[in-house]
Amino acid sequence: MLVLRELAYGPRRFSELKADLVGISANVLTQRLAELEDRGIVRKRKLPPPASVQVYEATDWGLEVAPLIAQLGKWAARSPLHDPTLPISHVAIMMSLQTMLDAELAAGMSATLGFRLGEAQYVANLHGGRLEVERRAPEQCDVLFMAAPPELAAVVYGGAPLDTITVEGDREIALRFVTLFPLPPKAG
Amino acid sequence: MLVLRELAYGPRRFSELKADLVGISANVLTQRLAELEDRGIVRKRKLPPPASVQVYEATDWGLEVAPLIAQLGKWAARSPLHDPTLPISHVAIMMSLQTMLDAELAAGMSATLGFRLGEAQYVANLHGGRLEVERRAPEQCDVLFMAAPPELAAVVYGGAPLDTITVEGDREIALRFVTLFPLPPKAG
DNA sequence: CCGTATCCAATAAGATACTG
DNA sequence: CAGTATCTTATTGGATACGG
Repeated sequence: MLVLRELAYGPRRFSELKADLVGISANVLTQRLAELEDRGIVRKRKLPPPASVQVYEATDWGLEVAPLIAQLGKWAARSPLHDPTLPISHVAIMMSLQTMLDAELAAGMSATLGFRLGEAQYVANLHGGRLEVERRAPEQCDVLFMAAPPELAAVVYGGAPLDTITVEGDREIALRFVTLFPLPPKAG
Repeated sequence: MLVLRELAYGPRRFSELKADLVGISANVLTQRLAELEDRGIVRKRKLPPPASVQVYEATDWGLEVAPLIAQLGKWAARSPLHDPTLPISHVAIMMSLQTMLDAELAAGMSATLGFRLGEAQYVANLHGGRLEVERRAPEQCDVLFMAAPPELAAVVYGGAPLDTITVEGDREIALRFVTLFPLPPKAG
């Protein structure tokens, strides 16, 4: 599930997956990818020249389970044992923004948000109470957030001040955006 | 997840869980239940006298993940490697009926269906394109299905003739009911 | 019936070194 | 970079016997 989650927003290289899945060893990642490929969930693909690098991507069917994985994450985050300070990948934080967004609070708001999370870059489009996410370089965004994934999580979910991360663009929109993700009540 | 699924329609005894989770040994089941209890997903409860037996039940929070487990099952059933002849528990088949029901086909139909699947008994209420399921003795049902879970699966999903299982009550309704679960396209 | 305790075999996984 | 190969340890889980 974790490997597949990392592929939710598009193809990744072996080394990226290994880096983002903290603690996984090369042989285990190889085995996981082979399993997923055998089962038709993941596909190996060679990017066209001049890139010509090998990447792994989710198949159409594999991609269909991504929203369920995201919802499982939302459910699990309410565990009394959940530790929000643990490392989180950039895919995981972007996915969490999609599931944790409060549609009511966001209903009236439209904006385009850019994210630079280490090497990874994302653009999120907020519209009609929903958040669409793509992995691509931020262009013409209202706001650009720059942070490590755990720092962004601290701001959005932990109530840390916006100034703990780097924000460019419309500060009003940024300030409002980070209030759209109320913590659901803890279970127990 | 499998233990939790077995608790989706209400509390179960240790021996029932052990019997329904084919192949699980007592020590592993004990460990799983302890884990789930530690995490606040499952609760141990003593039924009031005169029953006075110990049962395990999902907590409110634990129960919230059941629909996701059901959806994961629906997704996984489209695997090219999926073998529908494998053993299936009565909880699993009832859950699958809820997720696999085609809302369009069922839109105009209302009925109350009873199920005797070995020792287990369920009542399903079909209304407005949805299926509500309760674990209780069938009373005043339009139809009563009696079969082992895999046989019922063969009829509903495998196109096996209705006569391969025992059916009491309104045959018209029974015949129509079993057509409401079209197989989704296989992936790959 | 509801587990616990013990033992053992199989598997999974981290570390490391190495290859095209 | 993208893996494979090998080795070693840790964990898992089945089987079985036993206790409240």
